[in-house]
Amino acid sequence: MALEPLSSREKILDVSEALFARRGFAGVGLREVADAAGLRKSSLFHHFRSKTQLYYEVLGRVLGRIQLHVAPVFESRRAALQRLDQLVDALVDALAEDPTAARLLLRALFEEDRFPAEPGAEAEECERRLAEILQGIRCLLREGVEAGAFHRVSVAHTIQTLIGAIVFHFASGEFGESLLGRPVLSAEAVSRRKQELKNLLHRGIAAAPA
Amino acid sequence: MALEPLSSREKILDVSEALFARRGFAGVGLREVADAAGLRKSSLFHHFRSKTQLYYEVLGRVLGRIQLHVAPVFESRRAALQRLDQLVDALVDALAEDPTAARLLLRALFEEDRFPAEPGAEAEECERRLAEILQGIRCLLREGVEAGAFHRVSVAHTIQTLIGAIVFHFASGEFGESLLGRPVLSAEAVSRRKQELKNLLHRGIAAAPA
DNA sequence: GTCTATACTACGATAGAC
DNA sequence: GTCTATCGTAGTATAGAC
Repeated sequence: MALEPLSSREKILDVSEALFARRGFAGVGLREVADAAGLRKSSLFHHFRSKTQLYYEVLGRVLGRIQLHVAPVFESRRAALQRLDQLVDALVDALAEDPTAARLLLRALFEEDRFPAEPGAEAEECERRLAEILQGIRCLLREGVEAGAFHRVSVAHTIQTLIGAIVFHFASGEFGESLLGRPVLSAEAVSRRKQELKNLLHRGIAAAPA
Repeated sequence: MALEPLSSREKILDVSEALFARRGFAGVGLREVADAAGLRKSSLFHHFRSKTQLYYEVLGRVLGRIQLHVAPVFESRRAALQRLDQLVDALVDALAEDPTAARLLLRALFEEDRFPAEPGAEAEECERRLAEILQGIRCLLREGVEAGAFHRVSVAHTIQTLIGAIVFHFASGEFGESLLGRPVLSAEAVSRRKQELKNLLHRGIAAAPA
């Protein structure tokens, strides 16, 4: 699939995603986006109302891909600890498959009053997708705690720890690479990350040793 | 101390720190810095060569404060697990005392090819300070593993997890607040964070229960 | 040490030809 | 759907009066 040439719209989204991930909303100029997409600046406005709308479409696309990965976990009927393992695998896979996703997501989670608030449907869509993902994680953890499968951890703090440990790691680029001695997105580093996280969680939050 | 009015230089550093933390390097204009400092734009250049140098001086100051907090931990002769607790307390205290530190630090850790590379002594000073902090953490973890006090975790991955779990949490602002139901920098949230982290680490990486 | 004034570039966005 | 041309603003940085 996708052998046919990309539409301009898709091309713009692709190059914007890479640029926004690297430099953030304010750090990217539409001139740069246009150059990378092989268009003129003004042509961008035929496809997107504004830079802000472009940003939210990019972010929404990334969140949608992450949803695709985690949705099966939230529908799973297995035991809490196994679902937590599935969640780690799904999140890591989602971020490892798309090199820009982690950075974009990290920015979305900790940056605020980002830019001229232009409400729009795209921003709300992002909020909705993010809220759905969080709600799934929250339920999973709460059920584990209430079933006695997990220690009585704070669900909110555990979510923060998971996000920090997963999203930051894969967003850390050169820094992470210099720590690990290999690119964070290399196959060995990705599978090692999963294992380290699952080990930590099994010992750290599972009430009974797995 | 510090009852006398701030020098212009200090005032600029203070307001820049707040602005860079919130919006990042590219998101802040010198006009905004000047207004907040009560000066004209061009006066900033009397104190700092360039925007880039200003940024690195701000970052260096933040890293220096963090070093002050963690230095005693690295000199401590106590057992590895106790030193890990000390480290968590020190990092959390450092980030909780300065509301802008976590965001500035998180940006420094995951953003790259930030802006026109202007080497300068200030950027090197930042690199040096960061490397010293990391080296201290690395030694602490390695000693714990080698002494058998910790499980055989990957030191590099554990550092990533610690950074993610601590720095991201305190950088998460409104997002974290909406999860926790209270500001991440509120006294209860800060002490709860320490406790949750130490619980996780005691169960998750300490080889023998404390 | 702060100011006014200015140079030059880039920004996001629009109008209208093709 | 892409282009050229342009608008108005703001960006970093410098020169030189006070």
